[in-house]
Amino acid sequence: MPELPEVETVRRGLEPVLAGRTIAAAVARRPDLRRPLPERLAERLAGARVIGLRRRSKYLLADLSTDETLIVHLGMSGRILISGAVLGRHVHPQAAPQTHDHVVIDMEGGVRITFNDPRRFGTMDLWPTAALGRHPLLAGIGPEPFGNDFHEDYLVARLRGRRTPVKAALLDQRVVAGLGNIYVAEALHRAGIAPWRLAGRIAAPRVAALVPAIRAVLAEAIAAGGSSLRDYRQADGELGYFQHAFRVYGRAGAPCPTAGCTGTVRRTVQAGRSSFHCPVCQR
DNA sequence: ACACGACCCTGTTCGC
DNA sequence: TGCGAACAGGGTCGTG
Repeated sequence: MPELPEVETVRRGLEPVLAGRTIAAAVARRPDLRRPLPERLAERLAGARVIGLRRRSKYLLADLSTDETLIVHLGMSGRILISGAVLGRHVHPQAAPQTHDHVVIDMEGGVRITFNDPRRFGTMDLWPTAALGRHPLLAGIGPEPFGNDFHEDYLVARLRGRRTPVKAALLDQRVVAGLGNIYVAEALHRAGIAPWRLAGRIAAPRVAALVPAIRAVLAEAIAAGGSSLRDYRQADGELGYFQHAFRVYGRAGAPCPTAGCTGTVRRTVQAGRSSFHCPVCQR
């Protein structure tokens, strides 16, 4: 599920209950997710203080006082739940482990952080903070969409000559960090570009238009608390609302929301995954 | 170098 | 109601 806005929403929910706090104990309830969990995960976490919580692309990064960083990727179905805490008006009792609760972290003071991931496409690792940029999962990732390195000239140059569909190019995390199937569809619609168009054959001004489109859709989604598809929720149990603002994703058959456009949203399949676009205003 | 399909895994939804 | 197929927000790997 989680693309950049959902991961950022999780980060914002977790930061106040983690930053500056110490891990009392941790339990890995199985040895692996998509890949093996870090060696001796529980021992390496216990007693560590969480210095801060960052996000890089779709990865959550918890910097620890042990000079290691806990790297977490939520995959398709990963969730992080907070219990044993007073959050706003809600009191969450410390949750008993459920099916697919793979890692449970208890903080000093009683807050419990649970990583739950039915499909186990998620990933977790521990890595020296000072060498984080050389972690295999992080080393090749492209610029953050809100960072200074992501701009019109960069994207035009990066897509020049590429014969892959622009949708695939934007899903490529080496090109730009954090986009997934939903937000690529939404950004392409806002920029008026059809997803099957070859990236290297789109006129430069149109490619450039993708930059503000990507930033706008991600910023709006973050402001809405992400998208709550299926049963996905924020870390504090609240729902995100951005799915109600999708213009094309999941809206096959609906009238195109572009002002003045008479088109109908279509679902197609690209590289085995659903694409949504308006054949009238996306070219 | 690049593009594509298969694969990883479980749960939910849909059509018959 | 039951059952299999299709589908789901992720990324990696091998192949051509």
